[in-house]
Amino acid sequence: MPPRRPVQRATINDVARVAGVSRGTVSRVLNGETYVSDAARTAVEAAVAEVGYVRNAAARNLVTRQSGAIGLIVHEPHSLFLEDPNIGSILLGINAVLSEADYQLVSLVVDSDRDGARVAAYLTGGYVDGVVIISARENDPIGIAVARSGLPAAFVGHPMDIEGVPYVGIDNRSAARAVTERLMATGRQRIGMIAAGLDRDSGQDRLAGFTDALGDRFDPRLVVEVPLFAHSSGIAGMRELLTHDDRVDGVFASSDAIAAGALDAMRDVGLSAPGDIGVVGFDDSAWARRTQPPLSTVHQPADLLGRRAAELVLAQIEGRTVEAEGSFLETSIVWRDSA
Amino acid sequence: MPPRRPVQRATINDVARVAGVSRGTVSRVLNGETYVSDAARTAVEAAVAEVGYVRNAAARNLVTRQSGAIGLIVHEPHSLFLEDPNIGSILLGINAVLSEADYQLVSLVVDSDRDGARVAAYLTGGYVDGVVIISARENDPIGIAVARSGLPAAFVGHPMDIEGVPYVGIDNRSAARAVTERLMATGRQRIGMIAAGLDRDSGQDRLAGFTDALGDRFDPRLVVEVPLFAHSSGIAGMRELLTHDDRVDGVFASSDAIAAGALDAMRDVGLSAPGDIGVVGFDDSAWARRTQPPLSTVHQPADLLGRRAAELVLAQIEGRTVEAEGSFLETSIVWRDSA
DNA sequence: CGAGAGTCTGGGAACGCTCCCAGAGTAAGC
DNA sequence: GCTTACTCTGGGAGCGTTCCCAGACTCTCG
Repeated sequence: MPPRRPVQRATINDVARVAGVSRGTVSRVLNGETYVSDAARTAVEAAVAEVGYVRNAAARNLVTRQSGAIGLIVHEPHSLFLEDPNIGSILLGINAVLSEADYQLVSLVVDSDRDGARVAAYLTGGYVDGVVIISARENDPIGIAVARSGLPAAFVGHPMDIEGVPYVGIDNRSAARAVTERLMATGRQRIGMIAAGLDRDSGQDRLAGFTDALGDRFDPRLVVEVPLFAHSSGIAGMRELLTHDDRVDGVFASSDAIAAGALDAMRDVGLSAPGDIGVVGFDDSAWARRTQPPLSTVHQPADLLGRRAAELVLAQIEGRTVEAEGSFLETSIVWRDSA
Repeated sequence: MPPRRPVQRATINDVARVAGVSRGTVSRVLNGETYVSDAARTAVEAAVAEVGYVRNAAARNLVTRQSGAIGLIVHEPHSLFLEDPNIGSILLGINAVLSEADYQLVSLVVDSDRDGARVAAYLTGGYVDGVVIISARENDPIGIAVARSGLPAAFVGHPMDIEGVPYVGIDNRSAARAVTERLMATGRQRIGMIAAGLDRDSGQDRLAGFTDALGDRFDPRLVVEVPLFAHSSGIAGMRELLTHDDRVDGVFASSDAIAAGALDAMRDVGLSAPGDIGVVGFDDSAWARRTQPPLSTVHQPADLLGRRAAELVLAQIEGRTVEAEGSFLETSIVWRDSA
């Protein structure tokens, strides 16, 4: 079949000619300004419909210096993007707020350095009026580029090496401490952790909270570091933990997916939760309700995280002062059956 | 903290002044044209670095009538977007091809009618040079708007009511028939189906393939229709199926998530697969490997679907003729333990 | 009736870029 | 030497909008 090519579009001048008014009047109607007679308005609206006029975004953006779009940077390796349950909820939260304010959300997935340069150019090139960045890690070149650009921005989570950009997050450290303490309260003696994402704040803080809770009972040999917040990492992590110490009776996993993997690895060697080992996760994602037994975990308001981040960006665009640089939303522990 | 506002950006004229050349020469350097002296090129590059110049996208798009971006329409209700394992893979496939060709992918999530109008305006407003649409259903206003616009486009899947736009898909009908036949070959006598997505081609075709395979053994009472390709739908669907006929010994689910839900519903009433009931799914998603027992299912090349769709769009932009309107990629059956 | 305020319109200028033409300079070939 | 071809540069025109100013018209009120 022949290639599809966009048809020649009508311009504001075409509309003006058909409506029998001037370019200025058409523009006023299009932008809903006052001081337009009913007759002119009606004529313009009819002409717009007749010629199938759609405003040219580039021309408009050029003069208004706005694009009406907000970017969302998702900077994750493939597998994580597919597995992370929070990303979808955050995205929907952002979308809800922006939709309300008549902004368009454009998500930019970065999964290689090559993409990084392209995305940075996209951001500073005026395609977007602001940006939300999720899951930035240390030394993230895009995060740094955005921070420098002065572009209205907000982080979900708090990259430790970037200042001057507002963020929303959860208090990972307190939440991790609380969930570990409840694990201790159930009488567990040898509690291990399968820790992921140590290249970013969330991962580090969860480990720190775990360490806090155990105090002098903390044994670094019972912390297994895994690369991803993923099911496969959970399987590998649990196996490794059991080889280090087969008397482990409690495990805090950095995410529900990891916890689910840990549960599967346990089943393979004839162990079960909560009888042999108490297992807790983090996220309260869809995983948590589907494991056998269902996971005790930390609930985080992912949707709200997205909403708040979007609001922070809009506030900046509108020139409003943002109260504080960072804020943390409440988490809660969901106690199910796995511990 | 005070709002972040983009700093006043340098223009091509600033660069020209600093480099001591004309606007035209700067433009030539920026666009990598020939006929530029080494001296001029060096001076311009130095000036670009000095003033921190970034090309203004709007101005460029206005004159070139191109944006260098391709849109991806994801038109799904919330829950589906989060659960559908294929969307992520398709997205990554598209991104890989576009990244190679130096195009930027912008994903537009549509989850309400309000969004629909905004997205349609975005698409025809010149923000994107082409668009990939996944999961369009019947009477999808965005699909129709795109088809009309003449914008280079491609569908993943084949909306039945839209013509003239190329698409890539899989042969859902044949795959469904094949997987049902193998279910029959294992000796199952009363085979039911939990069918989702009957408002789109994929869902309809899977049901048709199921019907094909059973021939005159087809019993409409053993088909349960559920709203979503989701785990929760699987639970509800299986319960309903068992109330219709408790001697069912085989089930074809429209997706792995549904199959996983069905398995969970079976366990609740003391039934297991493959002993009591053979269960097969569709997608070969991450679900399939994590259920107990692992799912027999249809593997579909989601990543490749994305790549092909992206290639179709690029071909149109470059004015190349697209061989055929539609093409179908190969699927394969993965035989695991659930049937 | 005239002044002033309010309503409505047309069109010039500008946004920042690319395209393209005209022209200057240089090298090669007869 | 002159022609021809090639290399390189400057700057005018134009992309499709919005912004804004000047002016025409209408109404109200003293």
